[in-house]
Amino acid sequence: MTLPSWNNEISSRDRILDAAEALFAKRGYAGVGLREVAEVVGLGKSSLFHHFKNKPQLYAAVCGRILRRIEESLMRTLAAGGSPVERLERWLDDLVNLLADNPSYARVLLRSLFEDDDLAGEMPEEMEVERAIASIMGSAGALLREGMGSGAFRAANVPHMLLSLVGITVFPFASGEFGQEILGKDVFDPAEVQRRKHELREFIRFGLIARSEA
Amino acid sequence: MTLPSWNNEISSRDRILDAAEALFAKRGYAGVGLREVAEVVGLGKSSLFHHFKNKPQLYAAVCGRILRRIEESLMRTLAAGGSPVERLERWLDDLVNLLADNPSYARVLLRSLFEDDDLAGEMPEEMEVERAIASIMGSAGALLREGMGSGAFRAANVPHMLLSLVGITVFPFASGEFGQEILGKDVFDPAEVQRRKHELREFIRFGLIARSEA
DNA sequence: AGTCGCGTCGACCGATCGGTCGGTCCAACG
DNA sequence: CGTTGGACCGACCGATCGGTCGACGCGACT
Repeated sequence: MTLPSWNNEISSRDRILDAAEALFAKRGYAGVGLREVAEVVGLGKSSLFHHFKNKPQLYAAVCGRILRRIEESLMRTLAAGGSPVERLERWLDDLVNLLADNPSYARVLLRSLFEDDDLAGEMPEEMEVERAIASIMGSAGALLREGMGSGAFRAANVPHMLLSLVGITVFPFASGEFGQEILGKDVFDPAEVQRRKHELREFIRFGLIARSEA
Repeated sequence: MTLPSWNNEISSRDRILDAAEALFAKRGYAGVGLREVAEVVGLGKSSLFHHFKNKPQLYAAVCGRILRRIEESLMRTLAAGGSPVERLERWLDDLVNLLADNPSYARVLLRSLFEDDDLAGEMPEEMEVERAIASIMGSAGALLREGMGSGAFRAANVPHMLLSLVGITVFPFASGEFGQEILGKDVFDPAEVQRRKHELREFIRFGLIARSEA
């Protein structure tokens, strides 16, 4: 097989995934040509087809890699234990860190949610994507239900709360120039990321409306 | 000019905008060909260029029409007066109604935010889009600041709160099959829309963490 | 030495892309 | 009546799309 583990070089496959991830984030699935991906990587276009059988599978591989990393990170974080509130806040902090450290993630994630119909065929890569999504959302939903059962969380509709949490955490890091114009600073600026984490926690703790001391 | 107001027919221009809006929502800017737009409308592709000089301008017109409608609706809603809390909740209710009644809106809106670089040239249509966005977000920001000043809202970072509100209101209606899978029902199902409005209001009122009676 | 297979490549394919061009039809206007 | 101008069309353009093909360089193994 000749796959020495003491090999510093990054495999062509990973370099293709890196380039495709950045491009898909910037211009979306249909907006990216394989020629451009190959050119960024420094390969001929034909070489891409040696590592991925076609464009949909490359796209699925990009999405799958992101979701797998998020899933792995969240599983590790959740396994650390603690009260539901602690775990939820750690969950969100962890997710924000991941999105902030990898500026492509939020956009690729949201964009992939918008591509309903396409990506036909039950390819293994495609199934992996759906499995990871189900795993992540399942864990989050279970955490919400546990916290509501124990009285730690306000009683709310779990599915709608899940949608709210995804929107509130993922969207800002996908908003690009829009977010930059609103914040006055880059969304990925470390100080702004820190503030985002704080504001997110406060929002979840207190909402927006001031507490009337009744 | 021959533009009789007693004309029932919908102008070709509007029918083109309708078709393009639905297609852009489904497959994004790069994923839609002008041939397909023309075919849906029932015109020859050449005719599209009679109403819009090129593809970017058609896209800008689609986005501009949506933003103008949202802006108009929000202005009307905000002008009705009331306390900051009342105006904010009416603002969000109104926005949800608009997004729920026009399933293309949320997706076109979010997708357009993701297209940073493209759409070059300072065309009038392009400027209209940015003006409407600035107007909407400006009004919302002013409302937040007013409410915080009067103590009706918790003191929070206004720009981050704006991003949170956009994410929490717009994203669910753009989430498509993802949202459907989580909710178990169509996101645009009237009952689900009603529930969304309720959960949104509760989230903003109380956050998620239960109140400890301290 | 031979050869096997992985990774890479350039040339090429049919299809489709956004956009142009010249022309037709027809109602409005003088 | 003739003319004008808006709406529309088919044919066509060069460029690019995703994808295929056959070949070549080159380690690894026998």
